Amino acid sequence: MNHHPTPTDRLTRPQQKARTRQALLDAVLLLMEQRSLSSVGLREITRAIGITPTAFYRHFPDVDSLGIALVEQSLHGLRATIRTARDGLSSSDEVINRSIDILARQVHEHRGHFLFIARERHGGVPAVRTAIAKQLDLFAAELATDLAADKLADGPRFDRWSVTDLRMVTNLIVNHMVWTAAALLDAPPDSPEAEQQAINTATRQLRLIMLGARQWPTET
Amino acid sequence: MNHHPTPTDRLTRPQQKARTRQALLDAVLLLMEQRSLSSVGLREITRAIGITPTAFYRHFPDVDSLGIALVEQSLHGLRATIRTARDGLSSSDEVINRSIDILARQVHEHRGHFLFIARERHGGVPAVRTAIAKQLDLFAAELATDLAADKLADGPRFDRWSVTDLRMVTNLIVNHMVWTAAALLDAPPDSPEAEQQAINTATRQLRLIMLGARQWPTET
DNA sequence: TGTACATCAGTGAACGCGCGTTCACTGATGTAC
DNA sequence: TGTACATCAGTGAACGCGCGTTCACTGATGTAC
Repeated sequence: MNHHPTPTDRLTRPQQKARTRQALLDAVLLLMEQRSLSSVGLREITRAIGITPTAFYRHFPDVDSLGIALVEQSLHGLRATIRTARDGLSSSDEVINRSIDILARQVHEHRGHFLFIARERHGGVPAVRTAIAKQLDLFAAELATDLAADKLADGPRFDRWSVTDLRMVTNLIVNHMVWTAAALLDAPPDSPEAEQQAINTATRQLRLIMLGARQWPTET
Repeated sequence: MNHHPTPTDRLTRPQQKARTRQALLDAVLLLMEQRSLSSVGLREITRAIGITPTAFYRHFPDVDSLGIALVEQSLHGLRATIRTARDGLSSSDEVINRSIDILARQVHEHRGHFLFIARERHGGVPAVRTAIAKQLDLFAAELATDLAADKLADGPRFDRWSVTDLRMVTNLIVNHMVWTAAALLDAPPDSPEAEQQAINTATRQLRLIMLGARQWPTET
């Protein structure tokens, strides 16, 4: 952007490019607060961050590609956060309560990311949908590994489960997670009661699922 | 449309209007096969059924309103079908298997409707989202009534459950249903194996939920 | 039954607008010597 | 360190296009008498 060098913009060219790219990604999340990706225009995005429409093509061939990059950024980051947050819990109830609690916290902290995932999971263009499905599948796979490894005091003995049964239940849990995030996003931001009720329902649902898992007939 | 009367178009004016209106609704479902409602244009819709763009306004003030009418039509019809299909089953396993089976059948028969619901449930404009949420809530309420009334041979004793617990579990079941429908829609139409696997997973998940419900501590 | 008038679903021209994409360009940053 | 050249993120004008909406209209259907 046309400055002469000053102390504040001592950025190398790759740094500057990465910064603009990130600004594009952030701008789209903001613009999607009320609408879906396909209704956000290229010109609208560049206008939001103050570059010309043509500059967009230096970063992405089209808006859909930007969407795919956004999936990666949203869910990859999220997976790391949630994974580390699962550590050090020892009872089944503890895990359930903490999981929902962490989810609610994450939804507040990364509202834009969750809105994006909920919107585009089934609503978006095929390429974006596929990218999200893939990341959610990785989530479920990671969760399966963790469940099989952990030995909680009073929970289901997942270490004895078959792989397919494990995937069946982690798929259910991940779907429930996404749905819960969507419910939290739907709750009016100014009403903590509505949110608390969503959390309460989700917690009991997850507990019911775990109760079912404990009864699930294991093979071998 | 500018004919002189012939045996085939002896329709009264209200009949003709209703027919065009329905053609609009059907056309949108077709156009949404690959895209979301907000990316379908008014001109595109009217072009699809061979009327001028201006004629659209005789039926709806804008495309969003058409979307709301579509929610009503999709889910209201569906509720009736599914409700009657639940009758006359006496064991818990039977209900589970039949429910998923009916769902798969409905997804095939009304693919467009399900695509629409899955797309717009979280992806659409607020008015459409709210309309869908309302209908799904009615689904859950109806299911709660049915569960409390039925006394299945080997299932949970839902007649002893509190209202809030019933709603908690029917909400979970309805969400699972919607998710399952979306999974069925995602399966490639030419591969029965993929679909069969989705059905298989969904059935086991629902069975696990019922297993959890049987263990759920009832109050009173 | 026949006539005169009202209704209103659908027409077609016209509008201003913002869109995505092309192209040749600029000028600061980066590199080779 | 200084100079000459290459790179390439961002510019700005221009394009053709399809969009949603307005308006006055047409002519078959419906109604009143």
